[in-house]
Amino acid sequence: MSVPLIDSELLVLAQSFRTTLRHAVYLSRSMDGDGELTTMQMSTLSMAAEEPLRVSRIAANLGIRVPSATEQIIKLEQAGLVSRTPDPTDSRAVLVQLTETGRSAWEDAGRRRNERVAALLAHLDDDDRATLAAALPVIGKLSRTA
Amino acid sequence: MSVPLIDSELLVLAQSFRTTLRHAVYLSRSMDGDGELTTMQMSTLSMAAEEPLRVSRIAANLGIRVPSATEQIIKLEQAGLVSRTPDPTDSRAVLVQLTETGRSAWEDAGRRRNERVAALLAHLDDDDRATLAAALPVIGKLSRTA
DNA sequence: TATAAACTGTTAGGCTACCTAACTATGAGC
DNA sequence: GCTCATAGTTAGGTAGCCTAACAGTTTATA
Repeated sequence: MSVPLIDSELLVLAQSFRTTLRHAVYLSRSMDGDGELTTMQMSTLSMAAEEPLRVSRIAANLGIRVPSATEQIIKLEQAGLVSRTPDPTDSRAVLVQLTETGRSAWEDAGRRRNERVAALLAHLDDDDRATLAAALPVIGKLSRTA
Repeated sequence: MSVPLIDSELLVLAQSFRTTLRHAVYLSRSMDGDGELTTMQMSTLSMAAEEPLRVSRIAANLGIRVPSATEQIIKLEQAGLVSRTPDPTDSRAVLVQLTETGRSAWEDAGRRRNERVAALLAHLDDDDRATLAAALPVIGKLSRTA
């Protein structure tokens, strides 16, 4: 990095990236639609799918505050998709865990969403798909940086 | 299309793409932050920046309903960033247009956002940046399909 | 040309997801 | 044992979206 300020090529890329981010948000919203689980709910469930997780961890991962996460989690609990139990090692903390119902609802919804997205991707040619596939980890890297 | 069902490679890509979409939404939200113009407001302004635009066109472009667009536009008008005038060729319609204030506010905010995003992109190496740059139009294509 | 139908936008009312501030209960350090 | 920090919930508020109902304008039709 020999350049002291932000170089203009980077600014041009930033501009396009911003536009694309907007498209992505649009796409993401258009996936939600029906009476299904929302994207946020899906994310929450997928986190809790691997291992019991604290509310604060879930909030951090979703990029929201703890009270907002509590709210969402309570709804998922009322729907019977997750359980909340006190952490045995620290009874202030609460462990959120998928129920059986939650796991299958999550898997089903994931499958349906994948099919819808796949149908979209089917419109691309092979080159475009390869280009896209290559870029996904890069965007992941960026979101970890931010 | 000789394939009758959705092939499994496509499903795998769909899965990664969904994850990345979530990251993108996260990134997009993290850009908004302060007391600045929101992403949606920026989009609205950038549409109206080119030529006076009808409320219904703006709503369609943003992927929201007309009443929601009206709401946003009225706020922008109250902030002095856009003007609303009846369309001379059809007095049911309303043309939304940037004011001088609106244009400079939009340009300033755009610059600041570009700088922030550029700072993020500066963390990537050249290969990653090239990969990302190549993929942006593909995502644009997808959002037009959806 | 009068009348019905279609269209553009606003208003009204409601829902959801987020926020901050204040609180409860537990844990950790001196 | 008392204080301070930490994990989560509760309470109250805001912003952005929605549908339904409405007013005004244009277009089609009899």
